[in-house]
Amino acid sequence: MRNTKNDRRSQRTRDLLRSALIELMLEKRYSEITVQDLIDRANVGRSTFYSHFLDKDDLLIGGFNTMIDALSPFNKLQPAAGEPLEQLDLTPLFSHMQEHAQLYRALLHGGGLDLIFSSGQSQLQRQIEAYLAALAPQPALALALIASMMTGAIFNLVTWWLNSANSYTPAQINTIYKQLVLPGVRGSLQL
Amino acid sequence: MRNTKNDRRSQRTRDLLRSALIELMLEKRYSEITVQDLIDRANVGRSTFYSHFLDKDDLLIGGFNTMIDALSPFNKLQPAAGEPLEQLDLTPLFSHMQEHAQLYRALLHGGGLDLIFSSGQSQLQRQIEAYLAALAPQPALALALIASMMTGAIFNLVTWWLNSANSYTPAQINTIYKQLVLPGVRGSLQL
DNA sequence: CTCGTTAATGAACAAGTTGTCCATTAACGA
DNA sequence: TCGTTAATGGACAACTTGTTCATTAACGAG
Repeated sequence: MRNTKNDRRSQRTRDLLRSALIELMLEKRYSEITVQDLIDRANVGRSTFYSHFLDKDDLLIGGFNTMIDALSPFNKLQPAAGEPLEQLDLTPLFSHMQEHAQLYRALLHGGGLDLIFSSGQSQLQRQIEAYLAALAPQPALALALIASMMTGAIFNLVTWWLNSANSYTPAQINTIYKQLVLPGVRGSLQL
Repeated sequence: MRNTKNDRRSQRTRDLLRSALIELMLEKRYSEITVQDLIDRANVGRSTFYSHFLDKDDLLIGGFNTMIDALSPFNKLQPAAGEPLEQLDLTPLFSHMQEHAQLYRALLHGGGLDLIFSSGQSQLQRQIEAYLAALAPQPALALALIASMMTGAIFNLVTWWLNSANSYTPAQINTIYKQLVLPGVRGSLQL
């Protein structure tokens, strides 16, 4: 049995195309990048591109999903019973983003976030909502709303972090996040 | 002296194209909409489109800037000296968004937010940052960061609001926003 | 190392899109 | 009323997209 995905040639092609996309997104907006640009930059045949990906969006989403998957240990987010809200630790998430800062920076610079919002952010949002549900029996506001706000704050915090001098560690970003967001959340959860 | 912009024909064409864009954004993603779609829907000649707008993005941004301009009374956001943080009132902003819910819903549904982020959000963010600067002599965190977080929260709150049953009034949304966001902000401003 | 399998290639393709140009027509408003 | 100005539509070259196919070359199981 031959494993298609493990073929060195396939991996090489995929890597070349993903790198090309990141490179190009640092140079111009995602919407302005054409398949032609990608295959030129990756030095890959046109038909090769289409045998790996459906289109440009598929390449972007696929590359991002790879990252998301790498984040699966983050599923340990769920709190123990009676655990205080302060226990929330997003450090693994921020560490992951720091490791792949190049990709996230490209996303922030080149746009293409609309596509990610539908997969990435909503997934994170669901996890946070589940976390809150486990803690709060009687929330004063809809959990979906609070989770949405918390996710948005993560997103904007990371934007600021990656665009600034980047001198903060993931643990520090985690502290800042909690300092800025948790007081309001605690009140709304009526803990 | 003839005023080009006031010519009924020009206004009619612009209105038709803007409406067509909103309609189409409720049907499919912004990136999938072509100039051809727009002029078909608006029933307008191809060359007419290009005599009014540079391209598709120009139409989107232009339409949005019109909204932003309508928001200029919001510039009274600046606080009086010594005014407490609780005085912050974003009700006019939320009212405006409710009035133009159709446009904002189209934006949320169809994507195209990347383009707006660069003009709309950054403007709001600057106003909030100036507001904070007038209040906080010794902030514990960079004001840009706090303002970014606050803007992101507004954005996500509105997303939730416009997608939900929409039963809340702008004043209620303003209250929810303050309840959720201000506690963390107050701590970080060291008031 | 061998050899059957499988990916990459590149060229060609129709169909669609983009932005521009221009002569003609018709609506506007001073 | 009449000169000005916007809309029209057709035509245009340049480019993009996604597909097909015969050919070449890299791969890896045995």
